[in-house]
Amino acid sequence: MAANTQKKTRDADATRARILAAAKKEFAKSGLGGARVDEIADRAKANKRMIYHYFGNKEDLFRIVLEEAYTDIREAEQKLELEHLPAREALEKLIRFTWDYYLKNPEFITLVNSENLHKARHLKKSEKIDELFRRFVGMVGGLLERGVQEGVFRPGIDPVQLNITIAAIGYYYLTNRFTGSIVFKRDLMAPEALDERLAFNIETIMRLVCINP
Amino acid sequence: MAANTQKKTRDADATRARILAAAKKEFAKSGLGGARVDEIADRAKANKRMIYHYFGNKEDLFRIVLEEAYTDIREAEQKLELEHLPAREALEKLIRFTWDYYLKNPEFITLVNSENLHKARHLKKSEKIDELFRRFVGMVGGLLERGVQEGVFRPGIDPVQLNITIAAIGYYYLTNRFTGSIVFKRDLMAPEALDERLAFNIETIMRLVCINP
DNA sequence: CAAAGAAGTAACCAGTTAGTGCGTTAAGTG
DNA sequence: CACTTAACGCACTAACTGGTTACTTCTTTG
Repeated sequence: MAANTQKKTRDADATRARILAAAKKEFAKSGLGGARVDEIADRAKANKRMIYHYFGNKEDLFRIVLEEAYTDIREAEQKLELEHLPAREALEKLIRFTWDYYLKNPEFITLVNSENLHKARHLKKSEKIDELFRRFVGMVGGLLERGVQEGVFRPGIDPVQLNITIAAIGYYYLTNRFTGSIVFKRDLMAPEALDERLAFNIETIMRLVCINP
Repeated sequence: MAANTQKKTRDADATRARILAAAKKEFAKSGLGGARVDEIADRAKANKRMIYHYFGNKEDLFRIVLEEAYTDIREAEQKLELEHLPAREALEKLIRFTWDYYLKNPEFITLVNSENLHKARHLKKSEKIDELFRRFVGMVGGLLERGVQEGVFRPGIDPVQLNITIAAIGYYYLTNRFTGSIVFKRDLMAPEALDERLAFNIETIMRLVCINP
């Protein structure tokens, strides 16, 4: 039997994976400082000792969770294959993707927030991240150039600024949805509200980038 | 003597104020969960008992710090007196103000992030907030209407969406400056980078709102 | 000036938390 | 089957943390 599919009483990989999933939830819910190692162990139905066995300590566990989160979103982005679409459509697809991803993976936002509260000290130690983002920035840069050649995008737009802006208008809305709903006396998470926001975001970026928006 | 200005060995108001200032710093630095009451007491050069005497408990202290932070930014906004400017200039002034305020008061962003991590449960209990924001949303709504009448703004823009977007493009850049600087291999906090970002933000909003951007 | 009340302090407590020492049990291997 | 290796679990601890008790000192006021 090449791959063992039957449930084993002992399975290092499965335990490791359960711990990682539990850690992601707990860190996302409470932040690095607020997360409890015992809680992670309980959620993972693993013994706390195993966490230290596989991951060393709480901080290293957090770093690995974070690396995985970044890897996941970039992998999903790769699958969009924006190169095969006209620039304008590709840009809109990227905006929609970013929004949908944040919406379906709320832990991502909370993890990044937590990492920034700690001045990115875990990401600094990471070696996997560099490579990951080189490709990403390159992709958006290429998209912008292609749009200019097609005669639909304005020239001279900085891909980094555009990237940040596309992320910002979705990220901020979602990360601040709780205070926002109180402050603006509106349920920002109602389905219509979400649709409305996505439409507004597409309009914002299209007007910024396109010659004829 | 009506107002006592000389330094007293005992001064309830001064101690209260020192505790609040220290709490704001500590909460901003470490979040609600990571903040330490002992650390707040040390920073404030007050005895820990005083914190409980004046503020009840850690959560209430956080709520009051948060209320104060919101009050401060709204008060600063009021002083802009945007009503006395042409709509277009008023809008640009609002964008600049928002950016500058976040830049000069980084605790504000961190406090709001922390509150959202806790699903805004402190803000929900607050009674002072409602009034504060009614006026603010009204102001931006009025600005938009005025711009339409002046023939410079597009009609039909939702003031809440615009508000959120103006905040988002500054807030996201600054709150994620640590991971951003690594990911984009650029010092996002260099003076030129900050100027560049502000200019980009103004362009983004002007293209979104104005008829002739 | 004496009494009362408020400001301020030190020491402490009970519960919690990240991290470990050490023994047990299952899975692979010859 | 015996033996080694690695997964797993219990029970512990040293340090920490929010909150409190019991007390002292200063300021105000009748």
